Amino acid sequence: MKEINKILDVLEDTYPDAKCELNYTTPFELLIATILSAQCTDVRVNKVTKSLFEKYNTPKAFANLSIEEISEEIKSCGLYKSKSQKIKETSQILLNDYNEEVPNTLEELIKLPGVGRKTANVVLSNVFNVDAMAVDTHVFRVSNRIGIVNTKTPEKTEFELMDAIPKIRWSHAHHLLIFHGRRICKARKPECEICPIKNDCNYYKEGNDNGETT
DNA sequence: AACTCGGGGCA
DNA sequence: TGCCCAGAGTT
Repeated sequence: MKEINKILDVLEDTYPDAKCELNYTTPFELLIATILSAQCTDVRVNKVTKSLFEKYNTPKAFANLSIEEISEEIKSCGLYKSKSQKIKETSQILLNDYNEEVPNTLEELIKLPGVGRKTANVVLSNVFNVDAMAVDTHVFRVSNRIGIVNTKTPEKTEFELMDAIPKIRWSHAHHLLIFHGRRICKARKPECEICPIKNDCNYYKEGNDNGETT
């Protein structure tokens, strides 16, 4: 068993400002922003939502927009056809069945169109203080490279990380691993030589610092 | 497990 | 020009 907590300590020193970088003021805004963040950088999501949420920021407002209108607003986030339809459908469900409130359980969230396990856990951990671990591609890749988990699916990674990390650190660990995945432990051409945790990393020890992905 | 959605930033 | 981005849904 690797000393995950020591690794997290180093990452905390490396990324003192690690946090959710999506801009939002309500649970519903975070839900929409996270749906938009699929295959899209947070910078671009924030660029879209800044003006978008000034005009619409409730389920009722989005439910009353046409898919074409939503598409036009979110086009620069990419994948806009599927995202706009899912946003409209989710908004209608929240309006009709949830009194315009975002549900606070994984089971309910994951049923919403456009909301998968990762998005649901982001909402739970960031706005409802539910103990959850969101596993995206960065968390999955970095965790497996270091060797703190060795799993085939994000869901298994989620459970292994929650088992290995104290509950109090789950939320922050998620952001630390994302920051590390974006800055240094990149999918392509990771910068292992400047990595602060390379001596604790299986990927580096095995000499895989040559641009290959795991 | 493999495939599709997708505009825009960057090399 | 080609590659890639805080995933989800379908086959």
